[in-house]
Amino acid sequence: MAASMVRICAGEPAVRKGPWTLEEDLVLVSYITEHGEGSWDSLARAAGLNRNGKSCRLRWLNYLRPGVRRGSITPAEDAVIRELQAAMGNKWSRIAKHLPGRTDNEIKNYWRTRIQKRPPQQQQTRRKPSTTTMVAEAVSEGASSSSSGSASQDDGSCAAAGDRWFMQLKTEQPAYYCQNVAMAAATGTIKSEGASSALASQDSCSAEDCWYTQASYPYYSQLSSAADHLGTAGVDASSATQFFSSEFSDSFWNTVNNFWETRPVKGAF
DNA sequence: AATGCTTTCAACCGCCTGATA
DNA sequence: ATATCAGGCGGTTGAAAGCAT
Repeated sequence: MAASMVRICAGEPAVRKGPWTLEEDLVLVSYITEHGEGSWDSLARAAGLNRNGKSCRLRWLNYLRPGVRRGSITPAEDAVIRELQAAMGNKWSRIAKHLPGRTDNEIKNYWRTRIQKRPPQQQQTRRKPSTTTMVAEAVSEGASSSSSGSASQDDGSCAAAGDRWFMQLKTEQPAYYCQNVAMAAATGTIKSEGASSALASQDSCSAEDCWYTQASYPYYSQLSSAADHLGTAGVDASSATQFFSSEFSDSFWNTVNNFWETRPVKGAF
């Protein structure tokens, strides 16, 4: 849907509604990183967001806030949700307090779509996740998968495919390419063998497997221009690290860290 | 391949509550 | 005591994507 605009009355500026754009996310994250949460209506105005305070609060609490954990509900979490829902009823915010990183909205959706509407044996058959969801699939699986999941199927052909994917990414999704480089540099995974090998061993092996889109990662425009720079300058660990530390602020790294902590894992679906 | 149905989930709506003047 | 307002919460909607026919 194209983001709709609601005109309050003639002569007043329209307030944006509908899906949040990357730019709006960045404005909100940057503002809150600098000034903190609270007073949402005034925050929205002060940040220059053409959104109402409730919308900003919802976006922050449910999707942008550090530590928000998305992706598949684990069996253990499922059991907790069932138990607490039986005990408390639809007190989603209270239930969410027992599931660190989960939001009331997510639990509510999970309950309605996975538990309430279906008998247990019918569950699963997931569709491809939405953009926002793919940003975050898998804290539960992520820690182990990011170190061993793809790597377990990795071999020479995968590395070669990784190289192709990586080069394709550079032209087709420059910001994501750049973010791979940035994070690899920051975490020291670019070693003498170069960025592509590091990435091939830790991530998807083909462009088809890459679900990331522009809307799914932060600082897209900055990363795009940085990708242009690195594309011409070449990439090695020290120059990439130096470049990104000089080019981006702490809030950038906070956002990127959060993104990568919850990034999707190949094979999760 | 085209079409309609189903599922998922991001986001909005409206009510409730608590703080404050 | 009460009016007002902002924030929190639960219910609902609608778009997008998968699935079935």
